[in-house]
Amino acid sequence: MNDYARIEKAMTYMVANATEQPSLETVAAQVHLSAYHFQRLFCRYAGISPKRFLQALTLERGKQLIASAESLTNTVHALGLSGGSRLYDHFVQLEAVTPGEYKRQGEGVEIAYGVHETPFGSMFVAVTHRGICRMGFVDATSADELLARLTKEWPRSTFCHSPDTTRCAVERLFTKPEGGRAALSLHVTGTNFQIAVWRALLTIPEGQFASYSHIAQALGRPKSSRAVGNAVGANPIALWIPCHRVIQQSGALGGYRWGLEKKQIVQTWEVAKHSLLIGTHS
DNA sequence: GACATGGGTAAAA
DNA sequence: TTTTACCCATGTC
Repeated sequence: MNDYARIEKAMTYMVANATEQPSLETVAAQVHLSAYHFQRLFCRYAGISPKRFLQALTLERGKQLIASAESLTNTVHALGLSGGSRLYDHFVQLEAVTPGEYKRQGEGVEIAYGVHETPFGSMFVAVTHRGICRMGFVDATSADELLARLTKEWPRSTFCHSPDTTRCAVERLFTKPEGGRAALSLHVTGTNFQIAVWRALLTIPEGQFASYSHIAQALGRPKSSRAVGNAVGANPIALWIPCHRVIQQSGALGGYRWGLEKKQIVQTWEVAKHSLLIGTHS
């Protein structure tokens, strides 16, 4: 078992057993490490301590329900400003593929791809000269299959396996944003509606949640929550477009392409990171 | 557990 | 090219 696999397994275990609040030793034993070594390893890879992760998990349980009331109204307020608001989008720009590019089926576009390990599982990444164009977990569908789908979408593009090019798209998720860093751009194709939804997702602050219907309202189509669900589900760029921050109005988790367990892990990780700043307790 | 609902998609007309 | 039928990561009664 490599280190990334250990982290992922540990996170999964903690999510599954959150109610028992397993001790550090117990979790460490799951991945066959000493408590001491595991603690250090986890911090290094996840950027937070195992304890904080576990705390966020319980905190989040109660909080998700509260989220539907208070936090969500904040969020919808932020979304309401989304016309020009760049308040929360963390220097991430979303660029739509131009009609010309689309018509040429990506002719002349070079796409670099690679697979990288993350604490949440391995990730397939593809980038063009204009930005990240695809990012998705490798799970039941293999990396080869993911690549095959991409090439089918852009039959005229040239593809090259180049992990060195794609690596930073993943690394930047897990390193602190240092001042003066260039904006990150995402280069995607989608219908107008989908692009609008994805842009709205970028305005949800890290560690907070929005519901499908709040997004719909923010778009000025209060009755389109279900359509929003579809668009969210079509998100081509996992994590950077934070589709994992959308939950049902009831507080239930909603769905996730790569499994609800993964959605919860990512949410917990973000909440845990975020609570570094607020330092709340319940 | 039904049903209104709006957007995407593929297949038919 | 337009229509239609079917699928849904929702929300509400």
